[in-house]
Amino acid sequence: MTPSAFALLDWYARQRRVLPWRALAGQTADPYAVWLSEIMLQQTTVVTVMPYFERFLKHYPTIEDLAHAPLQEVLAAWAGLGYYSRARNLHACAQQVAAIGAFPRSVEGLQALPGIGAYTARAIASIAFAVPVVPVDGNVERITARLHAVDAPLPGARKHLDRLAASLNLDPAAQEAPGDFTQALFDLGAGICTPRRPSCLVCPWREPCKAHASGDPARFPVRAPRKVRPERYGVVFRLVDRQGAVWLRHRPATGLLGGMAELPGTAWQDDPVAIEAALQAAPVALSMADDLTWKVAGQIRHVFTHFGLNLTVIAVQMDDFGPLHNQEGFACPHDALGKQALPSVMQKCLALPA
DNA sequence: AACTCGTGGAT
DNA sequence: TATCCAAGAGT
Repeated sequence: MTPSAFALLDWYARQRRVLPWRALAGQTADPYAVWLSEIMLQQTTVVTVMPYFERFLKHYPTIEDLAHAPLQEVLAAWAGLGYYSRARNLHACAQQVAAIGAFPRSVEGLQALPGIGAYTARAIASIAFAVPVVPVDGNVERITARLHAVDAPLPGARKHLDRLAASLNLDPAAQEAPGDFTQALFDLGAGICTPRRPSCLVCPWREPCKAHASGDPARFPVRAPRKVRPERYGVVFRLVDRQGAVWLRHRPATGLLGGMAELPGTAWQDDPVAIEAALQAAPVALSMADDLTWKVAGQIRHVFTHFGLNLTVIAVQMDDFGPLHNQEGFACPHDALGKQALPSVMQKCLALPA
């Protein structure tokens, strides 16, 4: 039995979510809003994205506004959302599109832009330009793996699932409403065909679903076991002057937290750092003997995708930043911290009570 | 193909 | 507390 696009679209017409970037029924979606939301939603939940999306659209009403903004300002607006290459590519993409004059309307044209891969190109093309393609995200992978009870584990089975997902689009009803079909798949995955406890009883695709027939739909998709997450350690210095300004520096433009602001500190290494050794990495002269000028504020733990980070925060109260005149970095007034591109890990360090 | 690249909420 | 995992992309 083959899943009916009509059944899904009929369900969607009644159950569709209202989302800020989504056009109302019968209306055309704004490509800028669709693109912006798709980039933000990469590996990120709807609830998390919502306030960021609203803020961006208010601050950058058009893609030209975004294109003309300084990268640091965009990174600051993105701070806390994670995967900061998305923000860098977002900015670069905005500049390219602004230069061209409009978004390309084809999958190939879209995918040639920075930050837009196979999934996002198809999502934008189908939702904003009614191109009959099926973007394969985690939702569609899960739905497809369940429809066909695919036993092969992800991520190896991805190609196979891609082909199965594309076959969903053979149904003429799907091709007549590409945007609705795509978003119906998202809503089905988010609300019915959920990872842990799918609501098969109210699923429009219950009948053709082999996973449902198996009696244990939550077993799909099968995933390969993930490897252990290593731990890393470091020490950062929270230098504060009498006015409450904080000494910050910028990280390299690419790589982990690329272009973001941070507290100065040691490199992050595989073993815990001895305080005495760490003091050598401070931007100002600190010694174990002279421990009236500094104290250990505490420790923060932060989990990245591929390692856990343990940072010791050393608070240093200074009269002024004079001794830092030839150091890399800059003084940030306390009331300007909110405008800095500070990632969550550094927000934690700053929030630690002295 | 396998890694890198964030974060927070749910379970 | 530990694990999962959310509208993935780039290398």
